Amino acid sequence: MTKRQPALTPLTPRAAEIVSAARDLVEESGPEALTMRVLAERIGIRAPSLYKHFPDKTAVEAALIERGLAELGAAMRAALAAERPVLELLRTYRAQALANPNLYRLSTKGPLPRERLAPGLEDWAGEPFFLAVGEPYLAQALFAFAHGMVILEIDRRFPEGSDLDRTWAEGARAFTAGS
Amino acid sequence: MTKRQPALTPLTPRAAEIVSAARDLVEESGPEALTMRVLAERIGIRAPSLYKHFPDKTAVEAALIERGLAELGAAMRAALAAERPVLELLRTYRAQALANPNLYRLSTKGPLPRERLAPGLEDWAGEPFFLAVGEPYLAQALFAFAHGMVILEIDRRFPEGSDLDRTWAEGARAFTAGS
DNA sequence: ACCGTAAGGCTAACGCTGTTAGCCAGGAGG
DNA sequence: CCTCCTGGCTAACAGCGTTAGCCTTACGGT
Repeated sequence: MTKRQPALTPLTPRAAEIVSAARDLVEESGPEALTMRVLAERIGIRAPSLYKHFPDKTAVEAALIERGLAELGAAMRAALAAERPVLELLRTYRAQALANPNLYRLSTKGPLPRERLAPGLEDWAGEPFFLAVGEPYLAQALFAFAHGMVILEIDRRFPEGSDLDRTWAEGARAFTAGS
Repeated sequence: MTKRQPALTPLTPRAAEIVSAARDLVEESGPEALTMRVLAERIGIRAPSLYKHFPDKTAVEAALIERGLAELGAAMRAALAAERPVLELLRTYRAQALANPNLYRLSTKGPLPRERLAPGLEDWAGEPFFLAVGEPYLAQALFAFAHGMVILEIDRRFPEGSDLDRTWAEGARAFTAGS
């Protein structure tokens, strides 16, 4: 039925260690705190040595994004089994993003580095929206709503004290009313 | 009825000149191309001299964001007069953002620098969503949808060749169906 | 047992960034 | 005329991503 998760681009053990440290760093202090020097220091080496494992900084970021996409995709797929899939999909999307807000920020702060991502991963991660609503246009609209809500919530762009649970509910209602 | 547009934070003539050059620069080459040295060169001075007019770079960015917010708010207000306000509001939001995509990017690449913005401007710019749907929660959801669509479209995050007109239409339908 | 090579560290350095300190010319006001 | 403010300047600093080039270690082949 639902396709298997595409394999992430493989990493040597040391590279995986670096990615793991990078993730901690990003999650603790935000995407802009991810610098090659600080990252290197975390694993006890100097910045130029990182280039023995990754061609450049964006490659490290791409590895992080891959993992974020894979986790989000997996979580959303699990949500599809629920009795009200759209509702549960949104709940999951929000929970997953807010659990790792800075990774979500990093992943969405510009165009996707598609050429660095495991082939098929992007589609695989986006597919649950289609599986939930059964139609590509509404699926993209639902995705846009979910992303808009999450990024605005993470960036505190809604007026202070907004009841976002209710806003999410209202959006979910709008997207499920017609089906 | 609808409130008057709040006054933008005042600028000396020279500061206005700088902001104008900054806007050109951002719109031509993206937010990351806005550097103090390049900006200074545009108006024929050296980077440190900019600090005679603005305390730091974020103040220049805030001035740009103010203008973007004001223009977007004004355009959306005009859209409310249409026969189908929600539809026209979304059309206007999209058109305005895509007309200045890099300014939109700059304005939404993180938390709003609220302390640098003219008081009331943010609320004023967001109010049309409320005026269009007559209810705050749905208004915020609609805003999230619009922002999600625009930023994903600008960042080319939708699959290549997506028929976004139709996605917008589908979203608009979802948000107008219940009213 | 030796030799060659690759892996993975290192230092030094380059050009870029935002920003500060301190200096100096020009004009306005008392 | 003297003073002070405005708005320019140069020099410099720390931090950024990144490159060049060196060196040590370990391993595989003859």
